[in-house]
Amino acid sequence: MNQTTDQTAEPLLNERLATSGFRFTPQRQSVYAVLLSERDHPTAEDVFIRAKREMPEISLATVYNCLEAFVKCGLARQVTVERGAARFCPNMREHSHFYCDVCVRVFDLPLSGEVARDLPPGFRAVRVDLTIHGSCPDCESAAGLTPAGEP
Amino acid sequence: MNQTTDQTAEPLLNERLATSGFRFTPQRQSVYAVLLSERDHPTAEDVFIRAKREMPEISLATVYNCLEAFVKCGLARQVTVERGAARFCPNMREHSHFYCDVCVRVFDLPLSGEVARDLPPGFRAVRVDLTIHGSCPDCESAAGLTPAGEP
DNA sequence: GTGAATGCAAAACCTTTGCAACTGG
DNA sequence: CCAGTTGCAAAGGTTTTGCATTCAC
Repeated sequence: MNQTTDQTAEPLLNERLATSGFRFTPQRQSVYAVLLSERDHPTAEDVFIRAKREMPEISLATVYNCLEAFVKCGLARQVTVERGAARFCPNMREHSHFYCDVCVRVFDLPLSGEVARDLPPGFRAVRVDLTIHGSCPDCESAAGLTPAGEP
Repeated sequence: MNQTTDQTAEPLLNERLATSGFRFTPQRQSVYAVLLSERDHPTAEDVFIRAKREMPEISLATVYNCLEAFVKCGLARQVTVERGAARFCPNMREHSHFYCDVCVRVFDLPLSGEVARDLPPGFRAVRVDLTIHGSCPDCESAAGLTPAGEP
């Protein structure tokens, strides 16, 4: 549901890697394509499984390597919404995350960075990590429809 | 620097555990005392090392058990400011965290929960996890004093 | 007395690392 | 060519689990 981002981001891969001293490899192209195709904040293992569909010989270590390279050159973010496996997201705009405790999905929220404005004196903010936990619209309405049991 | 919290929280341990179906044990008292004494957001292993000073026979598994019990009965929070070990904090007031990338310390910030007000329709917020990364006053002033090398 | 908690060790889980072979620029 | 990358396997750090013993209530 955000095709413009796909189209602007995809061509960047090659040059963005190059300007950061990384090489462009088929594995990195595959992993990045996976990140862009399903923007559901996959874990490294999720990416691994999906990338293997197109490139069966790819290894998990390479997926970690690729994801690390993307984070370092500004093509992806590592997101920590829960303990356990890290998740990755190719949305580089300033945003926050909503974690649905019910369906365990992660949503991007367009929240502004005004949060860091009222810091105590002396602190300098570089990055804001904001995750809101709760229930998403799907799970909220599902909960409302089924008060006790099925009809 | 916050003695009132210590004094109000300590007596709660016994009854708070009981009302949640947990038992009061010497280990839980030790672990909780450790949490209250140094409020520097220790990891489970930090707590383990400190608790062993007073109770040498305590085990790491028990420390994890105690911390889990505290989180479940509302005596402590598990804080994830970085990947790696979880940190624990006995401050149950609504607050956020500041993670200093330089000295790797964690500070409590009195930030309000207004962040969750402008959620898209349908989302219901239950908890807000906010961590601001940057440099703390100590590290900011230290950086300013030493432009290149020592005099 | 009984279920919960402890301590120990082993396992599980996620991630990083070592290294030989390979390859992109 | 050659530093960066790959794939594999092994190791690393954190957390959980199994189980016999002990303990709080």
